[in-house]
This record gives sequence, C-alpha cells and structure tokens, in this order.
Amino acid sequence: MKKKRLHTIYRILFEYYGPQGWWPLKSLSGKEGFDKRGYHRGLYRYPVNEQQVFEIIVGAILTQNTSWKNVERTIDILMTERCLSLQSIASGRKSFLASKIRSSGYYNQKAKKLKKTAEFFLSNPLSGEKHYPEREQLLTIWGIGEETADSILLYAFKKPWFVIDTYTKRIFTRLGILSGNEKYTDVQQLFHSHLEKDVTMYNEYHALLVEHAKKHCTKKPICNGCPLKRYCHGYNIS
DNA sequence: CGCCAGGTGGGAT
DNA sequence: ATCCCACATGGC
Repeated sequence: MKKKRLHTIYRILFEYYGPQGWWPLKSLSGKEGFDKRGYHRGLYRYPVNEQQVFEIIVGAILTQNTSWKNVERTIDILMTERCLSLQSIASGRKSFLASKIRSSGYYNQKAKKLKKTAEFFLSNPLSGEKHYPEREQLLTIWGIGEETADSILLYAFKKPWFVIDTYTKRIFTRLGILSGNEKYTDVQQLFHSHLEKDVTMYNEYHALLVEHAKKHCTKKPICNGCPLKRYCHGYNIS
C-alpha cells in the first residue's frame, strides 16, 4: 500500500510539474532549451564527458544548504575564468578558489571541500574497469556526506541511489508517511524498497520533490492548489 | 529587517 | 549514538 502510494505521488508530481531535466548543466547560451543564463531546462542532461561529470560534482558540493541560484553564478565565474577543472581546483590556491566561489556561501569550507574532492579524483582516476566511484569511497572525502554522495552517484554516474534531502523529509512528513525523526538511511531505504530501481525515475522524482518544495511545500506551506492536497495530513507544519 | 536555501564536520554530552 | 553549532552569500 505504501509501495503504491510512493509511486502515485511521483505520478501526480510528474503530471503537475512536468519533467525537470536534471542535472541543470551549464552549456553554451542561446540554444533551444536553454535559459538566458545558459542553463539547460526541460530535457534530461546526463553528462557526456569528464568535464560535465566534474561540473555536477562541483555543483553538488556548492549547493549544500545553499540556493541553486547562488551556485549558478559561481559556476559561471569558474567557467569564464577557466577554473572549473580537476587540475585547476586541485593545484590552485585555496584562498584563490574561495574568492571565486564566494557567491555560493560558506566559501572557505567549500573551497576546502572542492580541493579535497578534486584531489580524490586525481588520485583515484575513473578508468579501466571502474568508471564510477563507490559510495563508501565518496563518503571518505572531507566535505562529502550522504546526500552529496548520492547526488553525485545518481546525477553524474547514473547509479540508482535515491537522493534524500530536507525537502524530501519535509514533504513526506507532512504527507504522514514519515514521522520526521528518521535518519538518512532510513528514509532512503523506504524509497529503495518501495520503488522500482530506475535511474531515470530516481532522477526525476528527486527533482520533482525539489520543485514541489519550492512551489507548494515551502517551510510555510502554500496548500492552496497543492497537487498532493488530498493525500496530505499536513503533519508537522510549524 | 528576518528568514531561508537541493548539508557537513567537529565538539560536547 | 545524538544533539548543537559554525559556516556565509543572495533573494525575497
């Protein structure tokens, strides 16, 4: 029953908001399907080269507890100044990197996180048998926790790890499916066990939850017009 | 103005 | 193990 509900919610969100087209990779501006800042909208964008894989990894770290808008500005700067590469981030000065990523907030911490991550991928090249890192490996990197690891695995490497964030917890607590005090692994287990193991659906579902949390299930919820209204108990609204 | 944003690591209990 | 806090900019 819960199994069906999780998929029903997915279907409703998909019908209401439409496909989200994550990961929002930056690309050349002026093309069809790209907004004025040059970000891709509306179609799936899995990385096609190492450069784009790294762009997702950097974005996943920069967006920690930070709005994506702030991160877009930072990615713009890093690309324009040719600083968005493993080598540049790993070998450049931390203070220099911090000055470039200022607009994403926590810039000293994130500069350290980015350097640690770049160093990791330089010393663990993705070649031969392994074209992707193991989750446990990612979690050993200073600055990469569970959500960031899963974002990287799902969006950069197409591995079926459902991404859990505060939005996911907020939405499913209000729906009455979570109590609100579950740990990351508990919540992820719920999705993994009740949903088909499908990378594209995991991709879309998480992106839809982010969109829903921004449009309706905000901290102060806007329940008027909410597509999930008839399924929602409104638990834990503060 | 105050609150919020696609968390994480470190230190105290 | 679990709670609490620092980290920081930009948008509304």
